[in-house]
Amino acid sequence: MSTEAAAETPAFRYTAELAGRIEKRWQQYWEDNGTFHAPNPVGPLSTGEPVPADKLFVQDMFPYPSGAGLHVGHPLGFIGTDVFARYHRMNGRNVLHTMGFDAFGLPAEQYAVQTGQHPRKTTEDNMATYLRQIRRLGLGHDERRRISTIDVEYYKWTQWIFLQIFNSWYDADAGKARPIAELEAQFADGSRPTPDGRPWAGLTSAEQRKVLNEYRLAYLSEAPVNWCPGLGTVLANEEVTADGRSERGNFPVFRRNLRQWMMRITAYSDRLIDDLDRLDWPEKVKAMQRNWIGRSNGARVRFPVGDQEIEVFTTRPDTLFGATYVVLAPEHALVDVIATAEQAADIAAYRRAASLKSELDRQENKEKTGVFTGAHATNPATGERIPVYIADYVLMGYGTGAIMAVPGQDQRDWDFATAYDLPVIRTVQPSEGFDGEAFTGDGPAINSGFLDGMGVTEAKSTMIAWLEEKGFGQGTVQYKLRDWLFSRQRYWGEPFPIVYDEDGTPIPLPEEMLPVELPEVDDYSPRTFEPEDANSEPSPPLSRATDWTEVELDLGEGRKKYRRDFNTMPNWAGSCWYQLRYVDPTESDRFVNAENEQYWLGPRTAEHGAGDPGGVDLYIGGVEHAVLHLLYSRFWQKVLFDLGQVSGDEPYRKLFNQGYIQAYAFQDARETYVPADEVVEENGKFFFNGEEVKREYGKMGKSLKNVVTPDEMCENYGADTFRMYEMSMGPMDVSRPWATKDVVGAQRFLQRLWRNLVDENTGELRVVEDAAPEESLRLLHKTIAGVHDDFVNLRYNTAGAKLIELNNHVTKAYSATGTPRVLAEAMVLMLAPLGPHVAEELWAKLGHDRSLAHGPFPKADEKYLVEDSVEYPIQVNGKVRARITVPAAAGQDEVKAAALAEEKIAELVAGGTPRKVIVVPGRLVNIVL
RNA sequence: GCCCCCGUAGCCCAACCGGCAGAGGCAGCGGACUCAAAAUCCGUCCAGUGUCAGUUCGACUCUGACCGGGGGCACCA
Repeated sequence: MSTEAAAETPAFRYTAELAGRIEKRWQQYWEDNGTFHAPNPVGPLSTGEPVPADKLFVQDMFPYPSGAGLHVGHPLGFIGTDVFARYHRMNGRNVLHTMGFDAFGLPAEQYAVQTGQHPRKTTEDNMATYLRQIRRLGLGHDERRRISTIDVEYYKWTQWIFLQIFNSWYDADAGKARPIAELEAQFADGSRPTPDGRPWAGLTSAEQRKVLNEYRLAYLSEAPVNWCPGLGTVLANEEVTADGRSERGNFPVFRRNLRQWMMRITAYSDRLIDDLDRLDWPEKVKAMQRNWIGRSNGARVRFPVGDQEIEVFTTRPDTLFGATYVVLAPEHALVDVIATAEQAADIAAYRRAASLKSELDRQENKEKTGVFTGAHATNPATGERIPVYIADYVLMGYGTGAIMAVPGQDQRDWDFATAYDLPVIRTVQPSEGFDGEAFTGDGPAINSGFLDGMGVTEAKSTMIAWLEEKGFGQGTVQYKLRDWLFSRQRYWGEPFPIVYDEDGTPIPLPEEMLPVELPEVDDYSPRTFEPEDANSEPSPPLSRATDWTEVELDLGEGRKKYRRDFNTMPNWAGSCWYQLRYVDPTESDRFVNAENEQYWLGPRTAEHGAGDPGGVDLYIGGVEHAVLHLLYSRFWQKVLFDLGQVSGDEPYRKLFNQGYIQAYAFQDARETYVPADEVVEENGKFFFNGEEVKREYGKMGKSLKNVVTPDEMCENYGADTFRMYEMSMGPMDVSRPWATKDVVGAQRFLQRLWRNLVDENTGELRVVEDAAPEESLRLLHKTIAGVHDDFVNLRYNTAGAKLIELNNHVTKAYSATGTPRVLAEAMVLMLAPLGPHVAEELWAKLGHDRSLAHGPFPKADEKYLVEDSVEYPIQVNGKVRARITVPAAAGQDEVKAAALAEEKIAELVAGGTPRKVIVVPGRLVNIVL
């Protein structure tokens, strides 16, 4: 661009450069005036004045401040929440919207390992970059409420919540968590017997501790865990992929017995499932949680084996008469007890082979294998002796680790029975023409004694009643959900507020000893191993900080030596409760002040109905957290609720999953990615430097050479244009491809709107005080009504389209004369949630000396929404043949008469009588001949 | 293999409870301005809704089957 050409651009045209100046100025104004400060009812963030009853808490999923910075996909949700927040703020609600950082985590630690730079330094640098980038977008955050999980003041309370959980047990009778002291009281007064029957007072304090530890919601377990040598840490089930690898880094994961912290999330299985019904969440996410918790109803049945018993779990107790053998998981404890000597060698070999198989092998190879134990069990229904096998298609970790095999009704059992030549007895009559193997459908029971003729449902309940009466078993509910593995062998996480005495008994630190700060160390890395080295032992970095791990404390027994916990909490801990801290980030006596918590997060039955669980009013984020974060967070909230610490039992009332912005990437002949912005399209083919390249569609990423950053968009178009474009690409929940060339459409719109209000050459206002004609007012009020509806329902794309439509009308009607003020002001206000900076600028130019952030927002006037006449299309046999205009007040008969009187229609009907005439009021007329 | 979501113009997307397929944007085309080009402005072309059936006076919308794309689960008894 030559300097001459630049000089021709009118001085007051809304260019990227002018937009940039306006944006910086308003960002400064908002900051200086605390425009987005949301007052709390009480405490340091209250103004002393009463707060409006009408509040709104909008939250984005906690970002992790990665070193790569943002690409244009990241802010989609952030802008979405901002538009929503701004719209509601303008409509008079007290809106809490802020953003902090989920700042503990692996990348900073890995970077620290490579460079020796402290993870805190890396993380803080990244946060600074991140804040600069989001500030440039004009997000209306209450900056006083920014928090970061690595702040000592924050993780002090994360540790405090851990102690709350540790100091609780789940009272199944009451259906809720209670303080462990209440359990201790029950033991002490004898209302609950101790495990071995001795009086409580007769136990040593170490023994008492051991007993209580069995009940705690946070407990140490020696159970098999997911050990990932490649990462040097253990992982939660949720962090392991279906093919037995780590979600992060894709390393193999092995089952190992290790002493680790667990959270008793399984105690909440039913509530976590049932309360989903009270949440305004996408069905998809609810389904994923239900599936993950995996509740199934069935029965436990005991099969006698000599003087022993094998207990199995089945969802099909109705098929008991068809159980022709029993299978134990290879690891099952009874195997050694019941197996005969002759089989011992085969069993040992099979078990060895099974233990060497990775999860992946087990899944890939679905051929059924197993070994006979030599033992026989008795089928309690038939009294028959049936063989007992071990086989690795039965998993130790689910149910009782043992099954009754009913090959007639279960395909897996059928496969095994076929391979080992075991008998098959059908107990459900297959449907007519069934030619499959196992029949899993419904049908009348056969070969089943007293069940014969019953359908599956009736047979199930009848069998359960019979089992319970005879003492062979009982109905039960089984879950897939397991307890949450809660420790990691990492440096960059929250230390546990726990020390161990000389016996290795965990002892909680008292509240006044919090926070337990992370020590400085020389080496941030856990020892990692060959990814395949299943026998390696975790060696956390904190174990080497000996002057920290070994402490002398007075915990009520005088000064004694204790050892700290070497582990840190998983990344999820900090994000389990951050909505509570956003509410009261500066409260120092409590994790959140109760009154503030109730105001922002408490249930509001008047507004949301009787079952309202409370929680954040709108929570936006990606669907990738459907099971991990969202399940953990709900669990913590419920524990805190049970303990009376918070007023609502769900953290997020309404959840919305935004779609992803995706992008095209291009590979040349050597499958190397080439810079996407230098690829040109010709006749549907793509070329880079004249060479044809292959196009693929997917993520945006550095290695794919297709990253577009919000910074360059703001630089080239301005933040308002960028926001406008992102919001108009489609509905919030749909993924779509990024197209930089389309951004100019949003820019043109803002430019036109600006030009309708401001003289591009002089900068003077081009607004007239004349009244607007009725036609314009009708369109205006229709737009206002539509835009309200769109903003409330997160349909920003259609809200934007309506504003463009109105602006196009204004351009056409008033570009010669100047825009009537009533139109100009309404347009600016309606634009404000989407393009806040330019709207503020225009609002000020229109003579207002206060920011429009708190309104007003235009209200639609009903009288312009009702039309006095309506145009009806007239269909004949479903095809539009003519149009008539009738008064809006016309009744159906009048419309019908007018339609039949219409010239073309009269011709088509031609004297005959229509079979039927359908008049849809306000819509159309259809004449059926 | 099972479950869920989505297929509308060259592209991104509208169409509310079954009622005129098009609101908006990009690209294209024509024009205005310009010595010319860019920018800007004005105008305009373009699909019958993935396919096949069904229900209906009427289907993008409801039902069934199939095709294509995306996601979740996957030896959970």
